[in-house]
Amino acid sequence: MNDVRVLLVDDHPVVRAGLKAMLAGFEGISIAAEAADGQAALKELARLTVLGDGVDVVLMDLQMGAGMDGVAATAEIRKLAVPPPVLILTTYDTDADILAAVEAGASGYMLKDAPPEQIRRAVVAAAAGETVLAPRAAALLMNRITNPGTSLTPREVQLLELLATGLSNRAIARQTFISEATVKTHLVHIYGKLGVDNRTAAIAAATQRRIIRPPGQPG
Amino acid sequence: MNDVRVLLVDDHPVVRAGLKAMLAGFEGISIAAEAADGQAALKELARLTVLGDGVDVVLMDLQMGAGMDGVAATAEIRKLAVPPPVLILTTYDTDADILAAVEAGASGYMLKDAPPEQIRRAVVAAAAGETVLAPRAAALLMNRITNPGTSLTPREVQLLELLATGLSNRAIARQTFISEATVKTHLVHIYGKLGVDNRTAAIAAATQRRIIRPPGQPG
DNA sequence: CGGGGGGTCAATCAAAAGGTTGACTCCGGG
DNA sequence: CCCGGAGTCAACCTTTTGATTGACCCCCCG
Repeated sequence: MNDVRVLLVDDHPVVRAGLKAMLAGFEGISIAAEAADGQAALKELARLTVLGDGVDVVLMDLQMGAGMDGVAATAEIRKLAVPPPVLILTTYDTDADILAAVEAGASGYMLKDAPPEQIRRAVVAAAAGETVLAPRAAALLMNRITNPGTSLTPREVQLLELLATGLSNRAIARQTFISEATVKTHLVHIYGKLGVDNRTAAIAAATQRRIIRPPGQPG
Repeated sequence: MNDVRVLLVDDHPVVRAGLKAMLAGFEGISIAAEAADGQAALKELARLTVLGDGVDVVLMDLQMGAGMDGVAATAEIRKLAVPPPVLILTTYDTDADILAAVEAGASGYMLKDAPPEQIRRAVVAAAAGETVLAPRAAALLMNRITNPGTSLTPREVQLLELLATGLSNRAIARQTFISEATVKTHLVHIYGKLGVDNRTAAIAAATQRRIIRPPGQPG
């Protein structure tokens, strides 16, 4: 049986080195290539495809300072003729991140602070076409199926994130290319689901429930 | 000349492995020990001191999920009889992070996305007692000196905290036993000092600068 | 003792946010 | 094929928030 060939995508050299060292130490896994951002990842995939060296799984960070971020890169990869599975390996497990990743077509969501053996299993499973989710990610997705009425839709989470950055309704409207009226509608829905009646309380509630990251935390 | 002996402190196994692999690859640097959080770091320092094996520099992450965080750990290390230099190696270069680190007594501030050679130089320099700062960190500190910023009064911080919990002006007034008018006055002052013009932006700004804790986060 | 900063309050106006109702589209599942 | 949820938008009205101005008190510091 051949090794699982991994493409590492992370903007931090330190993290790439860590994953490389860690994964290369396992039987049955080898590093096909590395990339520091989304564009580079797509280039690497193209290059390896031409060479005939397939990639069995892409290990992708969500937060990347410059260039195309993890969500965009995942979406792009999914558009390829034969897209490899994308396993998200990131630092945060907020609803916002998880939903964005799943929407973009990721086939797994793991946290960087997971023990090495767990990461190894996730990589192998993802390469085999399985879906692997961190406990919190799994719980979130389950919950959305069992009670769809009470949980926020991706759109609502998106607006909530913008809300938390301190934008006015008008600013949110401009940024999302919808009308201010629609923003208000969404906010009313959000308030109802969170059980609050103003924007600051919504931010507090959403932060507490880890639906969004605390305001001002980088993404 | 002996190797520079490094204590790694980071809660992510992946990052520790990366730093270990990277630094161990350089001449003149060796890894004395690792720790996953502040408490563990202090224990390692104590243990190594007893053994007579000094630590020349502590390489510390600021963001650590559980246990004592990087700032607190740095402050604790500075209280030791012969504190080793603490070089902060972290992901973000926000004002709040940099200032907190410097105030805690860090002797350097580097970013994880720095190229390996730069990290190597920083480690060696810090071990030699020098101060090493990432460009943005240096710029920020310079700016602080030339431009002594208007800081919030304790009262203003208190109101900001209540604001962040989602209370309305009236509710804040009731809770602090002052009139709604006074609450408004304070908020106007706060907005001016933070450079914002509404409450959600104030929460975002204050959270980012670590003036207040993220909503719903215990002290 | 005089000035200034911090804290308190009021009145007023303008702007933003909140709540309600109703309506239209699109899409997926029974 | 119809229903319902998600998303979009508008009109309308109420409440809250933001901005400005001016005032009073207290206390510390020069």
